[in-house]
Amino acid sequence: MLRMSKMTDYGIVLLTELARAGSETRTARELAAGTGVPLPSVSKVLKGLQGAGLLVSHRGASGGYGLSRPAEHIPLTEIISALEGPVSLTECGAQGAHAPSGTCELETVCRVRGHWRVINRTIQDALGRLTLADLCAPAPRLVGLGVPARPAAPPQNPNPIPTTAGGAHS
Amino acid sequence: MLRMSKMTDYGIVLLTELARAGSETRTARELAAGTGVPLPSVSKVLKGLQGAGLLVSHRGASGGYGLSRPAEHIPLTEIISALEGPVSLTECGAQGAHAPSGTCELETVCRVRGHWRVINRTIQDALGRLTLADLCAPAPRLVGLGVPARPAAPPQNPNPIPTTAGGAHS
DNA sequence: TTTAATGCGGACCAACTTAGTCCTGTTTAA
DNA sequence: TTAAACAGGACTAAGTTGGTCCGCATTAAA
Repeated sequence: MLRMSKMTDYGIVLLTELARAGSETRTARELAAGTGVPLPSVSKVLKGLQGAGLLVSHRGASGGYGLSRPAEHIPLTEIISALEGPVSLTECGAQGAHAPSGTCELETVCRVRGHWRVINRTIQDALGRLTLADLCAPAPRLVGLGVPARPAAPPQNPNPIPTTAGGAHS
Repeated sequence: MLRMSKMTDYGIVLLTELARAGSETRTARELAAGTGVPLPSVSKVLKGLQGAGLLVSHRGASGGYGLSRPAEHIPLTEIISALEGPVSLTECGAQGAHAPSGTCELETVCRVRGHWRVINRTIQDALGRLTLADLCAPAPRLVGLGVPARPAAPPQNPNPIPTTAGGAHS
């Protein structure tokens, strides 16, 4: 199924929630209440995103988390790789700490490897083309993704209330 | 990391091995010996591929497995989805038995869902453009994947011996 | 007709990963 | 000084995965 982990899913929900807050910060508690994600998990995910440089945190009383940059400048690839390592279907194609070269006893023989590089690259491109801002906008109609087009007229959901993203979208 | 399971990895190795056998059949035992994948796992994977219609099996003495169609007509998506369900980063976008509609408590509210559909579709397109035959060919240089181009002159590996793909390409 | 090779369909188990919880710091505004 | 908030762990339970094993059904060949 190639699925993302639940934590990544949470991360995206939390980030869209934060993006809607604009430049304000939100506490982990607020985000948990707003999204339905259990607080300890919120905390864990936010820590991860902060470590990856996607969020800035302010400690102490009246602290909280905020986006480190405008949502338009946060590509989806960066979110995913922040929470579950480099985007790659196979380990041998993942440039990063996860797959130290030499792990695969096949490396010298494997004829498939070059292909994986291409495939991984393609997927990265597709994901990198979307930003957090796009995810906050109303869902596009099914287009090629070449341009993450917003529909000219918003779809039937007429109330973009910035509350309660609630829970993982299974 | 979005990684595929090891079984899928095995499946691809085994299929390329089988593709090299042309129209002949191979026994699970032969494939295990040829690839280094443990026999019981080979058996399990081949069973899955057979169930998905990618392989035909012949039982009894001198039985074995063979491709159900020419390798050119087996897209990568079909291989992957045969072994780990529909290709989809999120369950809510997966059309298939895995995600019965209603699993996600958010379905009516989730603003991200439409985007996932686009993303999943893009990945499916990318994977569907490659076939098993392409994976058997020498690895392409890094191109757009628009055309799964075979290099004009084969790279330095001059011996396309159809033996020993050996083990998972980690 | 018998035999042995082969796939078929399970059950089963150990190891690993994941999601979630909890606790003890440290920082900082009020 | 206090309390609210993040930081950074350790820890646990549950689920998944990879791997093993077994008995059965099928079939070509002896």
